[in-house]
Amino acid sequence: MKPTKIPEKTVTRLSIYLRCLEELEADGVTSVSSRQLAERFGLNSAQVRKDLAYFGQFGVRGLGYYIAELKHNLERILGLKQDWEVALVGVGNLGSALIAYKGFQARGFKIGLAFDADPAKTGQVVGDVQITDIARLVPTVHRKKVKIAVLTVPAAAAQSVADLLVEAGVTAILNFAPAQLTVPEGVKVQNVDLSVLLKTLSYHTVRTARTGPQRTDPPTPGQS
Amino acid sequence: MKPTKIPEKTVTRLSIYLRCLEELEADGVTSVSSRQLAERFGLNSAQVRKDLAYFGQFGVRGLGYYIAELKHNLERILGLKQDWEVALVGVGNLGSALIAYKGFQARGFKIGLAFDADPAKTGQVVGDVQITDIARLVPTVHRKKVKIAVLTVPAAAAQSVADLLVEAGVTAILNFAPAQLTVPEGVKVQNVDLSVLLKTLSYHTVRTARTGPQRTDPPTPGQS
DNA sequence: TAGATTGTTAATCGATTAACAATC
DNA sequence: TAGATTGTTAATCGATTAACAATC
Repeated sequence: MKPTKIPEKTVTRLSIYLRCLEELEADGVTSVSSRQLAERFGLNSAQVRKDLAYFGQFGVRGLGYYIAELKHNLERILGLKQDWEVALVGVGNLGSALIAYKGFQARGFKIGLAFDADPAKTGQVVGDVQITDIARLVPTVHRKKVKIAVLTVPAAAAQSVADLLVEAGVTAILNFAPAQLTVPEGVKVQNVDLSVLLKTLSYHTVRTARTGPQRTDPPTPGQS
Repeated sequence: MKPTKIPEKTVTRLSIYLRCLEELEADGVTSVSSRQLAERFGLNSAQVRKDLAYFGQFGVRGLGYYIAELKHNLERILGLKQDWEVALVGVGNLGSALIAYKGFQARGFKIGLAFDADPAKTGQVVGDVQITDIARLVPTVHRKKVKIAVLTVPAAAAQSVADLLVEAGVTAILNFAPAQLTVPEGVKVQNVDLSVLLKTLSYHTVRTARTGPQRTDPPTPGQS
């Protein structure tokens, strides 16, 4: 009876709370209050409680949240109780690095399929994954029932590859190509445009340079 | 007389408008309306106009925006009229890939410095950048007046490296480490936590699997 | 001039925060 | 019980969208 629309940002924060819980658990702590949790990232404690309350009552009044229990629940909510096989398309610099990237495997995501359009690459092994020709994408992804894909192809190819992925049954795409993908309803695209992120930083840098830089640390650093 | 607080999201969209303008210009188009621009990403045309109006009056009533002119202005606003030298710290899989990544150089960002704590790596050349020992970070970054850094170190090292970068005068950090960085006011951190992004997708996937998948494309795909 | 589209103000929507009764 | 902290409602804030006079 609680199918309220859950904000995207809430889901993102859930992952961050989870990371925090893992750290606390490693420190041997067993419970934590919304206030403690919030302080870790400069958030508001009401927001933490509200985010969690979307999904159930996980806390104990007067005490806070039991870490092991909340961690379990967040993992359940985020779908991390299972391992996910992920397909990656576009084995260039970035694609290869992501295949090898530890940050993924550790968290239950395994890049088990890799595709590329370059015939020179197909058959090669990167990490422990063999590169398959993109012509085989639809049947292969479909057969393995892969639902999550990482897209690291050039912008010009992104839409057509996305179409293939959707056709193959993929419902979630992590898109590194600087392109606006059009996908059917029900398919979720997360864009990670590194160039856009850098431009935001460049904006900030010219802005602060103009406004005057921060005056927060000691007069002069290093040698010079 | 317009120092209204500009939303973060507006700045991000500016980059996206710019990308769109580049595409349109390549197609030989010379002007575009806010409505056309908005339709490209499913945005509202009022939002496009408002985003642009934060920075000046770039449009022509009854006509729209001249592409060359708007492009010029967006580049100016985003600080893209200059080249940026970027320092990267942590030359692992991801770091190496980013050094080689074409998406950066193309847009006026050049990773000109790379640092790593592993003595076995220092001196090695990746792409066309020589890896420097992290012990030399502060004087080197300071001397070269580098303002933007990419952080691809393990989470455990992220905060201490961020401190070094700030000490060296960096004002903007693109952070790939799954860690919440504390930096002085005036320093901008953009977090790109790939694991968090995947978890969001995993959430979406279990959710849609439960609710029932989309019914948007033809009954059965591929061969199977 | 008539048609189109901007720049901007006002209305709406959604997300964050404050406040507090419920309760461990 | 007294103290603390949740879950939740109401108030605030900010961002998106609608509407329209200005004007090319």
